[in-house]
Amino acid sequence: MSYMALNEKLATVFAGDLRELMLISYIVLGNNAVTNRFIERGYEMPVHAWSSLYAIDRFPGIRAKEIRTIFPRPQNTISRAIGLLEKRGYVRQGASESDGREKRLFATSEGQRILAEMTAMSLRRQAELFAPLTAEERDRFFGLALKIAAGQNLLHSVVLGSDDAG
Amino acid sequence: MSYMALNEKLATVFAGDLRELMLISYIVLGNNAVTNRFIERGYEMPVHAWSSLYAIDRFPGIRAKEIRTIFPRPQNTISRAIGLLEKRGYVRQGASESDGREKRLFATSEGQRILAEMTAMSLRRQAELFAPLTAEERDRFFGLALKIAAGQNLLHSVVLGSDDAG
DNA sequence: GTCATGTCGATCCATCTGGATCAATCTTTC
DNA sequence: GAAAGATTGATCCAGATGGATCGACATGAC
Repeated sequence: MSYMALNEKLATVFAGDLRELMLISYIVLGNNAVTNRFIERGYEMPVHAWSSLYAIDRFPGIRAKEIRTIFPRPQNTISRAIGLLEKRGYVRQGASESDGREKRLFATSEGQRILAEMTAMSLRRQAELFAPLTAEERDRFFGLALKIAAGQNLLHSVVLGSDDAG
Repeated sequence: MSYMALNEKLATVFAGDLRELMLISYIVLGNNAVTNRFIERGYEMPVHAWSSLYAIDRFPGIRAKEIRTIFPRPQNTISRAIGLLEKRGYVRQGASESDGREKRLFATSEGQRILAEMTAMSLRRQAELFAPLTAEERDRFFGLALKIAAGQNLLHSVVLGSDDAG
């Protein structure tokens, strides 16, 4: 095993009962600390603003509530992110024809430009993060993670008694 | 592939260039939303307080700064979490004999009691989260994730130009 | 049409977060 | 032992977060 690159206490935690939760938390907390700082400093926006821009660019005309199905964040977080993107001129909204409550969202060309920059950087970060794995291992890891994501209890725990908010 | 349980937009994102980053973000954001709400509501403490308690119980006499190597969070976050745990009587500190600046931390019996409760719940949550995988797949997933965690660039990105803060 | 109920997205507010700074302590150098 | 520099952990403060609420609009029952 590749414990040697990790410090002693960390290796102990990753050998305990909660090793899986601890390990994925470690990876994501560590990665977020690095990535969020980069985005917040370089682009002066919260990470969720860039996530929302990504979704809007990828799915032109997407509604705010649909973004939540891609990035499981509270409703007000998405609302504020969109407000910021509009204020900066990265996103414009067209009113929905069928429902006056909905906002249909589109990236502006400036929004697309800045998103392309950030996406390019994210790709390099992704490559860096997964560099310890071979291409085959990456595929395998992705497939297994996909199974977890597709599980019914990721967003709605039975054992923790969660019900949806927002 | 098990895309069918995911909605159409999500499946599209998980087929794009940034699929790996998007997928692990999705899993962890989704899981955190559920778990954090449970801990914050049930125990009225931020998640990092329970993480710190876990570390202190597991490594009696640990110093505050060492907790950061297990849970990669900013220094002040850990400091506040420990303050809360002390105020609640879950943790006591003995002064270090060798260095007057250090706090050596120990869980009280009440701290151990409440931690045992939370750990039991976390174990059930872990089982729920990984239920879509077979035992063998879980092991394989864990091994691959461990390789990622042991990579040199998880906490210190070259491409994002990160340097350590805190 | 009216009223009750449901949904979409904005806003309020208490709390959390993290970068920066601070005081206290330790180490090194002379 | 005095001064400079490093390290530990607490605190400050501006900004982010998320649960709750609100207003606007939509739907359904009568």
